[in-house]
This record gives sequence, C-alpha cells and structure tokens, in this order.
Amino acid sequence: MKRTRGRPRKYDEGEALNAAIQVFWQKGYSDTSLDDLAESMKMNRPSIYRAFGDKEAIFKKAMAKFACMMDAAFEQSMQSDEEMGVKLERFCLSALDIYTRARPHTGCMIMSAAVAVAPSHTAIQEDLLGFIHHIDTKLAEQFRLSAEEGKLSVSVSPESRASLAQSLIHSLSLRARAGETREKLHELIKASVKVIVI
Amino acid sequence: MKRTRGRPRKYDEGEALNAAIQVFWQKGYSDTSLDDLAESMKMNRPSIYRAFGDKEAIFKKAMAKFACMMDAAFEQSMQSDEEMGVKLERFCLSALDIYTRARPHTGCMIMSAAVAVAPSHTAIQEDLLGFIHHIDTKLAEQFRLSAEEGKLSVSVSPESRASLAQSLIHSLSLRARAGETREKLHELIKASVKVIVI
DNA sequence: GAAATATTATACTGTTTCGCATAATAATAT
DNA sequence: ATATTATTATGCGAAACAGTATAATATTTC
Repeated sequence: MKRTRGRPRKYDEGEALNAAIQVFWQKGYSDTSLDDLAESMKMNRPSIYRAFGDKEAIFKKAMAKFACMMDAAFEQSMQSDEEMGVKLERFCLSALDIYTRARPHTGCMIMSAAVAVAPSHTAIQEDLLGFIHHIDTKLAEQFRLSAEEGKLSVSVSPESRASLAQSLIHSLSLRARAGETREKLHELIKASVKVIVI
Repeated sequence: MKRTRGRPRKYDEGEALNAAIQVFWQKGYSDTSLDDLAESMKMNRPSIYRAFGDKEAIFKKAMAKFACMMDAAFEQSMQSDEEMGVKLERFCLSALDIYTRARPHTGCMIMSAAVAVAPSHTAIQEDLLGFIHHIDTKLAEQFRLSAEEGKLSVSVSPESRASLAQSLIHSLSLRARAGETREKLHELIKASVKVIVI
C-alpha cells in the first residue's frame, strides 16, 4: 500500500461524511452553513470543496450514505425465517431507534432534510423519489415471499402492504421529529403492523 | 363601522397571511427570507413586523391557518352518512388535491416546513405535535362512530385505524413533495383505504 | 537536499440577511 | 387648518454566508 505523495490528509473521508450527516440531520439543509460543516467535519472549507464539491454535492453524498444505513438495517431485520409481522416490526423498531437516538428526536434525515428542499433542488428530489421507490420494492418483495408461503391473505396485494408499511415508517419519522415519545411510537408500531399483516 | 384613524392599510391581513403560507410552503422556513415574504405579502418589512411579529411568529400564524384549512377539508369530507371508507377516501383525495396543486408538488406545508425546523424551534415543534394529535383524535372519533354502527370489525381499534389513516396522509405529503405523480398517489389511496377499513 | 505535489490554513469579495431607525404619507380628530 | 395617529417607504449597519484566490505546510520522489 503506497502512501500518497503530497501532504497527508488530516481527515477521514468516511468520518467526515458521517459528521456531515449529523449536521444536516439535526439542522436541515438550509440552516446548515459551510462553516457548520467545516467545524463538524474537522476540515476547512477549501478542503471540503476539493473533497466533496459544493453544498448540494455534500448533501447528496450524505443522503446516499444515510440510505445505505437504512438499507443495512432493513436487510438485517429481514434475514430470518420468522413471520413477516415479526420481521416488519423489527425493521420498524430499528428505524425508531435511529429516529429517536438524538435529543431532540431528529426522525429520518431524508424524510426531513431532503423533503424540505425537494421542490427547489431537482437533483435531490430525484434521489429522494428513487429512495422511496427502492424501499417500496424491497418491502413488496418480502411481502410477496411471505405470501407465496401462504402466510398472508391474498385479499391484499404485496404492493399495498409495502406502501402501507412505508407509510408507517414515514409517519414514525414525522412524529419522532414532532417530539412524540419513543413509547408511544412503539405502541403505534405494534398496532399498525398488526393491521398491515392481517 | 367607524373607519380607523391614521393612514389606511394597504394590505389585507388574511390575504397577506395566505401569501406567506404560499412562500413557506414552497421554499420552507429557512429558505424564506423576510424580503421574500415582503414581496409576496405586498408589505414592507417594518409593516410585517408590526402586524405579525418576527419570522417565527409569522410562521406560527401561517401554520395555524393552514391547519384550519385542513380541518375544514376534513369536516367537509366527513359530513355525510356514507361508509367510513368512502369518507376517508374523500378526505385523502382532498388532501392529495392540496398537496399536488402547485408545481412542483409541495405536499403538506406543516409536514415539510414545520417538521424540518422542529428540533431547533421548540414553539413550532409543540404546535406541530398538537396538530398531529388533533388529527389523530378527529379520525379516531369518526372510526369510533362508524364502529358503533357495527360497520367495522372490532378486531382493530378506532385509534389504530386513525393512526394508520394519518400515516397514509403523512406518506402522501412526503411522496407528493418527492415528485410522485398524482395518479400513483390516487392508486395508493385506494389500496390503502381498503386495508384501513377492513 | 531540491523539486514536485497534495493538502491545510488564511484572507478576501460580493451578496444576502435580519432587525431597526428614521422619514414620508394619508387619514381622522379638534 | 393644525395636531394626532397609523401606516408606508427608504435606508442603514452589523453579521453571516458561499465560494474562491492565495499563501503556508507537510510529504514523496528524484
């Protein structure tokens, strides 16, 4: 592993992006200044520009990484041979954990920060819609598998169940950010999942 | 009706607030400057301050008025003796109309603008949570009435149905702002309502 | 050790922003 | 008419901001 030439980097690209996620997550896109980012990423502005581009580019990368985190949580929740209701509940609880980790609760970074600026940032809006469709697809796939095993009534399509499940996730994010308690959201999950896997 | 003394107002308070709603709705809280508001409200900054207070105060008033609009849409959708599924679908379609009226779609002003700044604006966060609980209550009341008429299975509580219905509303707003088409959202409503009133 | 290179650090520019201070205007009251 | 009052209109100052240009620094290569 050859060392690079010039002056060595002071920052770690992955950690810097994580720091950017934290700032965008809490303050949203518009209220996050490049100075905020520079401080939290432990980089100065010119270095940020060189490494990640302008503010929108940084945000898009942060958003992509956050999406990967959610994806990983999904995969982990689904890998078992339990019933779909159990798996879905576990995924919702993972999401809830992420949404209520910070204080005050910050919900989903994408469903708050990206959604807020979507109308004026076409590129972000496109990524956002893609992310939503991606989750739709992954959820539907799981419901389809479960239905094929005969464990779900055929009166409701996997796609309908998937969109209802994602509605629940969306609502969890909004409610968490609105300051709802973790306990109430836990109850909300249990009651909603029951209906979704009816 | 005695005319007031001094120089007559150039603006109409209600219309000015409507104009403020439009700006916050599209651009969000942080990206809306007082100059933006002044232009759209057809007032100059000092007049705005006198009439509505600072930016947060303007927003809180705009939010309250938007909440009233949604409330009115709800009442109108519910006043009939049809089945709850029909009424709920009508309410969702009213919401969809509001969420997709502008281009690009702006979703719900509260669920985008207010949610985005909630962690850093306690007063807004409180109003937001209150609004969500208010809708929960009104929906649950309708489901309870419908259940009392024996038109809904008792296996799912009115409260669970209410929170699922609001999840759907939340998701509609997010998806609309993400650029989803009106047609797909219409399909989403039909499929979801079917499950919620099962 | 000197040149080349990749990064960090500082400084600058033009713009936007908020909040307010002050001036101008239009109506009523006396 | 003149004073009073409520508003509109203009302008200012200090701060924050995005983006970049330039200087300083640390490392490898030769």
